[in-house]
Amino acid sequence: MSIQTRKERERAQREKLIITAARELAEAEGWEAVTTRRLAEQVEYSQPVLYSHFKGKDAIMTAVALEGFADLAAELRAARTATPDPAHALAQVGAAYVAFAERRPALYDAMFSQTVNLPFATPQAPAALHTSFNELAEAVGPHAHGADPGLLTETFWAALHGLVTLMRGGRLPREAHDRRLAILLARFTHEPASQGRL
Amino acid sequence: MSIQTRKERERAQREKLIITAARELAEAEGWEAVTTRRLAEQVEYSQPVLYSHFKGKDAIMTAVALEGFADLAAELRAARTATPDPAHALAQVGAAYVAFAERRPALYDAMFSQTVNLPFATPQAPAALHTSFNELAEAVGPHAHGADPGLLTETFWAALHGLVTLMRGGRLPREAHDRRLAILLARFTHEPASQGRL
DNA sequence: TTCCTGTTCCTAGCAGCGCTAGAAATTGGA
DNA sequence: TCCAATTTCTAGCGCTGCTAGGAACAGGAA
Repeated sequence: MSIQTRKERERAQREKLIITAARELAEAEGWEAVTTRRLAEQVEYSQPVLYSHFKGKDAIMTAVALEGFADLAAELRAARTATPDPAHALAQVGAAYVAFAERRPALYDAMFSQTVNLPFATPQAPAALHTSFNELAEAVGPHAHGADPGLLTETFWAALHGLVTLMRGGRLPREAHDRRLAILLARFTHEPASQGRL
Repeated sequence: MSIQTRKERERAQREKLIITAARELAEAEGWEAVTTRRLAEQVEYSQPVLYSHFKGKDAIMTAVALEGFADLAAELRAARTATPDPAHALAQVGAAYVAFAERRPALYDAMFSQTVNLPFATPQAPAALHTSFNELAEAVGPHAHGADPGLLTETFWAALHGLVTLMRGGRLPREAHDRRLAILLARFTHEPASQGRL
């Protein structure tokens, strides 16, 4: 009984170790450097041990992504609650989102770019993911002006995601990023002037 | 001399054949199915022939992407010129962009998602890419209201790109796409109501 | 303490990947 | 008809994700 729990505890610990090693390796050298061999060497176990914890490399990336959602949620929350002004809050949250993506691109990819088998936008989605989305929604909500807040949040999120990914792929010049973000914020902060048939 | 030109012509023809085969294979089974072996078999040459035309697999993907830009530009142009109303034109162009991405996801990925070594947003960028961007800019321009039209176009493009990629990755529910697009269009069609300090 | 059984782990290897050296075959002119 | 230059292919390198099968190591019973 006690032995059993000890073994389970050690196993869980080792699983955390694998996830951390994968994330660190990805953040240091990119996901293409995260091979099962290198990862196994890093955690000082053989490759099959990885497969006793995860079904495959994709599952490891998914586990890394899951950790990332919690981090992102925390940073978004900090940005949002730093100011009482709704317009400023949206700007802060938008900037925080981009900053996260720029600071931890490999992690961001695992979360939002890689084809990964995670439920999004359903109750089955991981809690940390809901939290992240809700942080965005809290910031976007005050600017809904009658539009569906959830959909508005999704749209704002998509715009941020597009800015981030196109910039990282070299499709958008980096130096104009702040101005693009300002344009986006202006369009989402103020109510559409008229006849918006949504 | 004539022999030389014939050889060059045949070589160019074969290069086209490779690009077409790569695109078709990618569109049929995804880029992960486009291996140099399968591609070589498809064009009925050995692998090293591919490398006599392209530096590597990435270069082949880049060539496929280049073809795609011309297609996209044509479809955007058709959508934009189908109506004289600026608001409607923007909606048409946005819908056409999304439709292109949804109809040809593999091609779209090569153009905008894959890490590919193409100059964007500079004079050195391929002509077809400029054309595509200009089509977007033509549709966005009328709604600039003093903002920088180029940056506004980039921002609108990023939003469309975000919607498309998040939806394809299962991050956004497909059934609400039309409403999200409508929200985006409303935000970009109408002037921000006030004090937009851009 | 010694054995036994069940678990845990590693060695070794498979099929496939992008890519390339060097031999074979083909071409076109002398 | 032969030769030189070009073109093309065969074969293989080092790597990938992944796994079968045997070795090593537990922990409980005698």
